[in-house]
Amino acid sequence: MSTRDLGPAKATRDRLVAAAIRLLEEGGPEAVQTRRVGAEIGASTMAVYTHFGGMKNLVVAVAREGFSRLARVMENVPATDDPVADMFELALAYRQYALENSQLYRVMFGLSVAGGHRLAPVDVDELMGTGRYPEGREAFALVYRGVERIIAAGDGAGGEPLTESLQLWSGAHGHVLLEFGGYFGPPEQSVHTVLVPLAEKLFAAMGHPPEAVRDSIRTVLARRGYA
Amino acid sequence: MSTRDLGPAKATRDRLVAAAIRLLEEGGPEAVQTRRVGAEIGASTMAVYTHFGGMKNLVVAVAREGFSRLARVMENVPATDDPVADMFELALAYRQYALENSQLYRVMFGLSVAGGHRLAPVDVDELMGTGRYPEGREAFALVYRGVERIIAAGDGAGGEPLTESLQLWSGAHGHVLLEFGGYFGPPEQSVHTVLVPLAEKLFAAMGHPPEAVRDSIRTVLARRGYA
DNA sequence: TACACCCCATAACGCTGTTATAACCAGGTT
DNA sequence: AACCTGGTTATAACAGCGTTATGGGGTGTA
Repeated sequence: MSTRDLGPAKATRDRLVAAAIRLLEEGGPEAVQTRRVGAEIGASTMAVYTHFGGMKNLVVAVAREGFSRLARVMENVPATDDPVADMFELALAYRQYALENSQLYRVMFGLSVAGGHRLAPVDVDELMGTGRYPEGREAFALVYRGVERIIAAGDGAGGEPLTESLQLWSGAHGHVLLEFGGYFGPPEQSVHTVLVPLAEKLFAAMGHPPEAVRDSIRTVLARRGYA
Repeated sequence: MSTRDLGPAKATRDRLVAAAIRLLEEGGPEAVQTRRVGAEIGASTMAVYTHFGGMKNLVVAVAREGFSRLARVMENVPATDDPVADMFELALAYRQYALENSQLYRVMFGLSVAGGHRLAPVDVDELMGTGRYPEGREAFALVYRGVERIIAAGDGAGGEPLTESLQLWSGAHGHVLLEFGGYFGPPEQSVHTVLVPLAEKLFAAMGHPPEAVRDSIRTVLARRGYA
């Protein structure tokens, strides 16, 4: 194949991924179908097979794009001289991304079957572990670096960045999943009842006085318009 | 209908639910099919429709049974004079149930499509909110009561039981989902890196000295054989 | 002009949930 | 005993799904 083929072929793949994500968010995972994804770019089912070899790899590509977009959103959170406030901004951005792209978020974490397929642990390893797709690691690295900054600015009793990051991730992940699953009842409320107090505990354990942490979080909440 | 009909009819429904759960755990959500569930009890697809009106309600019944079993597992955790240790036992039991019934757990929380259907928010409200199915509320009540006991035994600065319970639930939920999704890498490890430190922070915030909390948790870990 | 190769539309296969139809079978009525 | 009645069920069909075999249509190369 000539080098020019990489261009148009990649463009078609990107259009397929974009179409799949569009269908996913608008019609749920059951709307992601070979016929509809193909029709969305003016083609037939074969487009999915020639470019991805089947729905399975398209779903993986969708997850990669989802993590890539998440990383881009998190990168846009600026670093100030208050790393605690920065990290809570990051948590709010994470939650907002998850809520505004809840179907995509589910696919990213292997919790949704789209087109008859879901992200398998082996695909997760490609994204988060030792694999060749960097998107998931990039997103997590932003959390990790934020935690590093908090610990570095703390009193020295802040613990290990990796385990603290994983705890934060677990809490946020559980929170958003229960929230948009309807397990908390009406939404928005749960930011104050769950995310804020959880973040306070975690940030304080990274070596900062509880009152200072509370102030930093309160500032962010006010800035972002959370009553 | 005569009153005797409630017996055999209910028995058939229970057998269908049991068959669906068996297929679910053994073959994943895609193995829960009208033809297979019917064949499992020696009947045809119509059994699902006469007794549940379709796959949708069977999935709801599966989720109810899942929460009912979870509540039974959690009830078997005895109450001692150390409510902090009791609650960590509860957390370990919750995690163990989730891992040993990971497919069922996903269905319970609306994260898995079985037989073309998944638990919708309206079904969640029936289980966890204002609805007529008590199974989900029963399971959560066991967490809530455990938190109440911890706060009552604490120094009085323990916070509000409901919000503390929701934080605990979020952390545990996120932890088990990331764990059996493969996002933590090798399992077992994450009990020490995530669940234990998260529980320490949460229990301490319920009004207990960090050292006492750590001791209680260490005792439980030793008792349960976590290296 | 001729060849080679990728891309894709068409049509089919096997599978799914669902449903219309008709048979069956127990209990109550005549 | 004969007959109806309502719930349960097997059978067969339908529309839809992911997938695949086939063959036609472009484009670049010789």
